[in-house]
Parts: sequence; structure tokens; C-alpha cells
Amino acid sequence: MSQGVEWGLHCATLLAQVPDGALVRREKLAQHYGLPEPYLAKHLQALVRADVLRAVSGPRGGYGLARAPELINALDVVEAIEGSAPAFTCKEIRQAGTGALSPEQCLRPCVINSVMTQADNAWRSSLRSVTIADLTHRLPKWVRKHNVDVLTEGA
Amino acid sequence: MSQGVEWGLHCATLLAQVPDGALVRREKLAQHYGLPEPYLAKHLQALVRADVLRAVSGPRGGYGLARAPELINALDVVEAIEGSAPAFTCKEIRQAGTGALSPEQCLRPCVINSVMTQADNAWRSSLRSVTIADLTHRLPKWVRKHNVDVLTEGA
DNA sequence: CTGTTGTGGATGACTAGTGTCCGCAATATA
DNA sequence: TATATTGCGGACACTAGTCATCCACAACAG
Repeated sequence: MSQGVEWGLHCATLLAQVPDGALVRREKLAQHYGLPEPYLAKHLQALVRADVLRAVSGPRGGYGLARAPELINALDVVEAIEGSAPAFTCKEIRQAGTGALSPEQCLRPCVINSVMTQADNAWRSSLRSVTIADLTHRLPKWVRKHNVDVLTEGA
Repeated sequence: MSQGVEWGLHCATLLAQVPDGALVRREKLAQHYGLPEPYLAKHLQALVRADVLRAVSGPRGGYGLARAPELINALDVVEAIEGSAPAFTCKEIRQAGTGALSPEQCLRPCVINSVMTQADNAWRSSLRSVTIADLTHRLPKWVRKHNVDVLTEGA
């Protein structure tokens, strides 16, 4: 899995901690976690397109959450960066080779595909059950204070 | 996710269907699903190393299940091929950059890592709950007959 | 108008997955 | 024991996706 997921999750959680939904510049965001700014830009763009973050150009611009942190879950962030395609894709090999089944014999979905899909759904449900707000609340409050202090210093 | 997972799951399920745990040659296995035999060999080797399949060399040799199909679950097969490492790996970016936390401040695991790990566990639990025996039982019996017929013809 | 900031595309390096090949080891049969 | 068959293991290309950077363009505040 792409490390951009970790970046996106951390950035979204961080943006949920700034007071009054203030905007944070990309440079500041990158420096806060020691990330390469040009590449981080790519992932932030994906998050904006997925309506997880909002971006404002120009001076006093930057990034912020597009919605209330209670309305954004971890799956939103992960899918924005990794895409929503399931990790497992059935190639229907049961329809190939000497043991091939005809298309009429394959009206029922492949049992292996079903099992993998079920596992994928369990994974997605787990991520969907956690919101960005949950993530911030699980942080010790002195960590939240630390983050806000770092972000607002020199502002 | 590697397509070898699909191959391994199908092959394990197929081997569970042959009567008396008879061995099936690699060539036969590859032809049954129209797979490239040399590459399939790689994945079969991994399954043997993981004690999912057993292999016998020489004439009358081939592959069979290493254990009873009730004692092999889907996760065993997936991990044998994909490895057991979780898809998400935390790079601890909270300890880097201007917002870095000191190692003493990071005694608690990263909340984002926790969430991803929890989702990963849900995925693994889902796969672990399904055995190879379950997979064969979910197949229509005329499919099982079809597979056995194809495998035993010319034998 | 001007400087600041994000957007989108083009580009390249690097890693992992895909696929093949060949010599070696193991085994059943004559 | 000799031989043919079969799986094992490593070496080798090819491909796709990730990682990373750069630059011209658009949007915006003072």
C-alpha cells in the first residue's frame, strides 16, 4: 500500500486540529512531518478531488478539511489516495483452460471471488467506522496542543 | 494484490476435490486453468514451503494438499503467496519534521497505525474463517464432478 | 499589478510483480 | 543400477506501478 495513505491520514487529522478550520500552507504541512513537498502535493490534490480537503489559492491560501471531521472517515482518505478498486481482482480463470466452465455455467459468482470480496468489505467497514474526529480525540491533549503550537508559530 | 493469490486459491480448492488425495502434476494443474506453467511453479513452491501443499518428485509425482482441507483456510494460502506483512506500514512520520514528537512521547502507538492495523486484522479474520473445505462445499456438485472428470481423464 | 499559492501534466528513477529458462535433486520403474 | 520423469531453486529479462521532481498555468489577496 502506498505510503501516501499515511501522509493523507496524518494531514487530515492534523488539519482537524487547527482552530476555526484555518488553512495551512502546503509547505508548512510538508515541514511538519518532514515530507517532500512536491510529492505531497500530488496526494493533497487527490484528497481535494475526493472532497476530503479543500484548497484555496493565493496569499493566505492553503489546505483545510472540506467537511466537518465527524463526516470524514478513514476510508474516504484511503480511497482518495489508493483508489476504490478492491485489492483482489478475479480473472475468472475458471472459464479458461481444459477445465473451463462455459459462461452459462458461471451465472453464480466465483466462490473464491466471493470470499476475497467479503474480506475486502470487512476491511472497508473497519476503516469506515473511524472518523477523522475520532482520530483527533484519541490523541493525548498535550499532543494536540503541541501540533497547534507548531502550526501557529510564526503566523 | 498479486494474481498468484487467485491461482493458489483455485489450485488448493481443486486439489481438495480429487479423490483419495491423489497427486496432480503441475502441467495438468496449469492446463486446467490455462495458466503459464513455469510461473505457476513459483507460487506452488511457495505454497509447499508454507505447508499448504505437499509435493512429490519423480514419475507419479505431483501436488496435493499438505493437510485436510478443513485445516487449511484462505488466509494460509494468501499469506503463503503474498507474505504475512500487513499492507500498511507505519513510517512514524509523527517523529519527523518540525512537528516531531520525541521517542519518549511516542510510547503509545500511532493512532493512525492502530486504525490501519485494526482494519488489516478484520481482513485477515474474514479470510481465516473460511477453509478450503468450505470452498469446495460451496461449489455445485456438478462443478466438482466436472473438475474430477477433467483431472482424471487420460490417467 | 504583483507576489503568493495551488493545479495539472510531463518526466525520470526505482521497486515489485510477471514470466521464462536451465541445471540440480528426488523418485518410480525396468 | 540406469533412466526417464517430476519438482526445486536460482538467474535472468520485461512490465507496471510507486516515488519523486519540475515547470508552466490558473486563482487569489493586498
